[in-house]
This record gives sequence, structure tokens and C-alpha cells, in this order.
Amino acid sequence: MLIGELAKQTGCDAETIRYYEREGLLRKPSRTASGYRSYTGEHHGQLNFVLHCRTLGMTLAEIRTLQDFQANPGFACNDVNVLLDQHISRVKQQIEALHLLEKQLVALRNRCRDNLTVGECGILKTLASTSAGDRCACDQAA
Amino acid sequence: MLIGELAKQTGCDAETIRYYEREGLLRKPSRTASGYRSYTGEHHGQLNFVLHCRTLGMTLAEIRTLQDFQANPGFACNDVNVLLDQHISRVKQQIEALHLLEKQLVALRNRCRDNLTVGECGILKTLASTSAGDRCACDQAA
DNA sequence: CTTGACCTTGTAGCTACTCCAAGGTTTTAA
DNA sequence: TTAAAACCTTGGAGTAGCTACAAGGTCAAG
Repeated sequence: MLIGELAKQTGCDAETIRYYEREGLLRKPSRTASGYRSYTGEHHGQLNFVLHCRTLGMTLAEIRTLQDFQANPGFACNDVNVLLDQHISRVKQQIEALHLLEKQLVALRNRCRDNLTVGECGILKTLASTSAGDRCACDQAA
Repeated sequence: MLIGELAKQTGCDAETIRYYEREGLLRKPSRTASGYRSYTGEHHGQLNFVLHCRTLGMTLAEIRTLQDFQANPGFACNDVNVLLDQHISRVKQQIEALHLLEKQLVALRNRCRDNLTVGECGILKTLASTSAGDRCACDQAA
């Protein structure tokens, strides 16, 4: 199977597949006589593992860690649980930060319900007037 | 005021201040005889505006747009409202995606409540077995 | 035998910084 | 007076996770 076919089957861009190979997340495939990458079902499975982890928001480093676990089936899987728990709590933090952010944005938005000029706009006034000390801890939110 | 002083007053790193200047978000300050940047209260206010927008998760491009509005006080501020509304709906989408993500992660985590070996771990099995077609639309979540 | 669809490598771009090196300036202390 | 510490300068590289492009090689169909 050439890279285009694997890309089609997995829904992953061919450039991204090459990128994952460079990053060591995908075993290097054999090559055809003309140098084209030639993939097997095993590569397909490995790529799906990576893609699945990515949709769950894991970083490439985390995925690499999970792959290391996979390579050592006899080890205790507690570390897998820990990794996942950390990831979950990170997601929870993000959600919380975004909720706070949303509240602030809606409050800001409510400062200009009318159709005024930019000079009178409560939103821009608020953004300009607030001092840096009032900034909240939601920097991580974005 | 030199850059270090402005950094201290605003809580913004000096390198970031120089970066904002390069990116056109901060007016270029005058220089001392020895070439040091010399800031005024106006710069202080402008930087605070940028920082405040950043804590609200706005991109630098959005902030530039808002600054353009500021420069034209006579214009209708409706576009400001639109920009903010778009930003709010983006944040809402992110929150939703993260909620979905969290649910999936917790479900995944529940596949291994015991202390098994990696080979028996339900988490890795699930991650490996799920096909790409099952991937959800939460890619934007991270 | 040429057109088009594929593949290759290498490099640069994206966001919003952050860090570093190599050097100039200013202040402070011995 | 001089030396060290604490500033400042520019330019360039690195971060994550791709994405896009250029310049070229390969292959099947018409």
C-alpha cells in the first residue's frame, strides 16, 4: 500500500504520515524499487492508534510513552492510568478556564448592546481601561 | 521608562514587549542616546490593552483589528460586537469539544480500574482496536 | 510520447512566544 | 579607578503539530 492509499484509508494527510514517521511514531515502511513507501496492515493499525490518541487530545510525547508501554506488555499498567489521569485533569482545567473566559467575554459583550460608534463603544473602553493587575489566571485557556 | 520597568509594571516579559513591537501591536518607543527603548504612559496603556485582550484569549490578529477600530472612533462599533460574538462562539465550541473529550477520556479510563499488566490493560487495547472511522470531531479541542 | 497523478526530499511557514549568544551601557561597590 | 553586576541591544533558533511548497523522479493511460 502506498502512502496515498494509507492516507485515504485513515483520513490522515500523507504529509502528516511522513511527519509521524520522522517523529518516530510510525515504524519506517519498506520501500519499493523506486523508493516509494510501502505500508502493511500493521502500519495501518499503528497509525490508527496514533490518530485515535490525537483525537483524544494527547500530545505526541504522550503517545510515544503509550507506545513504549505497548512494547512492554509485561509491565504494570499503572503508569498508563497515571498518564491518562493527568491528561483528564488537564482537560478539566482547560474546561474550567474556558468557562471563566466565557463569563468574562459575555460580560464584556454586554457593555455594548446598542449600535454606537467606536468612540462610544463600552467594549473598547473596558478593554482599554482595565489595568494589568486585574488580569485573571485564565492565560492558559487559549 | 526603560523596557525592564515597563515589564515590571505590566507583568509582561521584556522579550514579549519587543515581540509585540515587532508585530505592530505596540507603537515604537523613542530611544535614549544609547539606543535603549524609552516608554511613556501611553505605551503602558497600549500594552495593557493588548495584555487584557490576550487574557481573554484573543489572537494577535483580533487585537490588531480592535486597535484599528480604536483608531477610527467615528465608525459604527457593530464590527467590534461581531468580532466579540465570533470569539465567544469559538470559546463555546471549544468548551463543548472539551466536554466531549473528557467524557471519552473518562470512559477510556474506566476500562482499566485494576492494577494489571500492560498486556492486559483495557486502555491500550481500546486505543489500539478502535478504527479511524470512529474518531470524533473533537480534533479542535486541544 | 506526453499528460496527469502519484511519489520523493528538503525547506519554510503558521501562533505566540521564549531563550540564547554576543555584545554595548550604566550603575554600584571595592 | 576599575571591575563586576545589572541592565540594554540585535539577530537567530527553538517550541507543537502540522501544512504547504518547490523541484524533481516514477508510473499508467491515451
